[in-house]
Amino acid sequence: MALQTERREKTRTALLRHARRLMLRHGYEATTTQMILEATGLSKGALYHHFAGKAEMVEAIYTDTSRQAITAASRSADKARSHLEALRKSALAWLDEIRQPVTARILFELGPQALGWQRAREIEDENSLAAMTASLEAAHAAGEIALPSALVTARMINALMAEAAFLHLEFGDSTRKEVERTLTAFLEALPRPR
Amino acid sequence: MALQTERREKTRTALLRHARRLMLRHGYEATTTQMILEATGLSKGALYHHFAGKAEMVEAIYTDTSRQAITAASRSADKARSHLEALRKSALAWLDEIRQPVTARILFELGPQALGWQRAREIEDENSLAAMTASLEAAHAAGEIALPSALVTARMINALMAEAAFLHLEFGDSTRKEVERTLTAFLEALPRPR
DNA sequence: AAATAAAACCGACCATCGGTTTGTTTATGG
DNA sequence: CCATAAACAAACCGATGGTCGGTTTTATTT
Repeated sequence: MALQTERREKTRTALLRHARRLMLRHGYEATTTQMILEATGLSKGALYHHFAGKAEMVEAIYTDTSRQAITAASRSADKARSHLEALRKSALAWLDEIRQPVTARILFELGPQALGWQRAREIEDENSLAAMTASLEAAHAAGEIALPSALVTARMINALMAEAAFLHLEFGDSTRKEVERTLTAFLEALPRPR
Repeated sequence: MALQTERREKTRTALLRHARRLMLRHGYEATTTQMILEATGLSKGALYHHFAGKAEMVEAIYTDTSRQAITAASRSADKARSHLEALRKSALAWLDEIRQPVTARILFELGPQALGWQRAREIEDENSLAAMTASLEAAHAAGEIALPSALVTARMINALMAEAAFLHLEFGDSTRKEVERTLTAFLEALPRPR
């Protein structure tokens, strides 16, 4: 079989795994390529053969994490009876995902740090924001909400959830209930069609 | 008179001015201390006499910018007739401030990049978030709103406004109206006392 | 199975950066 | 007017991200 591709895959994921681990422990700048190479037992040549540089590794990690979170979230919206309920459910599920410290730190710390917020946004827009926008538009098409701007609304909801994740990072579960109440209130205050 | 302190002040602000300018143009990492030194005509000794390092310069710039924005905002809340109206007015005024690209990029890009989001938050918490919390608590004391958690509510409002600033950075004025409508709706949906 | 191509990987090397150290000028208080 | 400390200068250092020519491993062709 494809012995080459297997080899390729192996080193690539090894690099990513250890990069992720080390960067979560020490931060982006403080994690040197050398540390990653020592951990994997590979050489600089290998790293720069697979990735254009240190930042590109983060791009892979970031994209992966973003995708995982949104996939897990959209699964829990399956058995909703209205689009609006599906929206609320997937929002809260996504919140649960990004409340996990590892996920939060990759999405809100590592990513913007290494890629700049512009690039990080681009990736997010293609993943979680796209899902959110789709949910909103479905609810709108079904006549459940008015939707002057899907972009603005989706972004605002995402921003609230991101902030919720931050609060969770800083204060733990103590803010949980109030955050979810606020978020739900926001969703229920969405303008109705007329 | 204090000839020494005048001299000190001069070099300090010169360093900060050029650091700010260069970092806004090239980003934090891409701006080297050497570039700043060449621009000011000073030496490394001068820089490290005034600041502990490159990051501490950003801390000064960040704090300054945060203070300026909140000061300008709270001024425009003077002639409000209720605390809730003052809250709304100062929120929109602060939004106007942080919509200015320079301000936005310092607060949301440069700061977190150089200081880490934790430190950036600490500074913000002492400035704009403190003001927001005070406004909320005043409105609460006057019986205009319920306030289960000043922290959560203040953070959520701030998050919405920060996102609004991002939207403005990316899409210009096109999102302005809808953003302000959403923000106002959020403030008006705050729970009432009972 | 030999020969050739192509991909994966190695590791010495380099320019450069942030930061330190040591030395020199300038001002101020006694 | 001198002692002392602040302000600034500049040579220097370790470490870092990235490059590059070469070697080994896998795939393809003859």
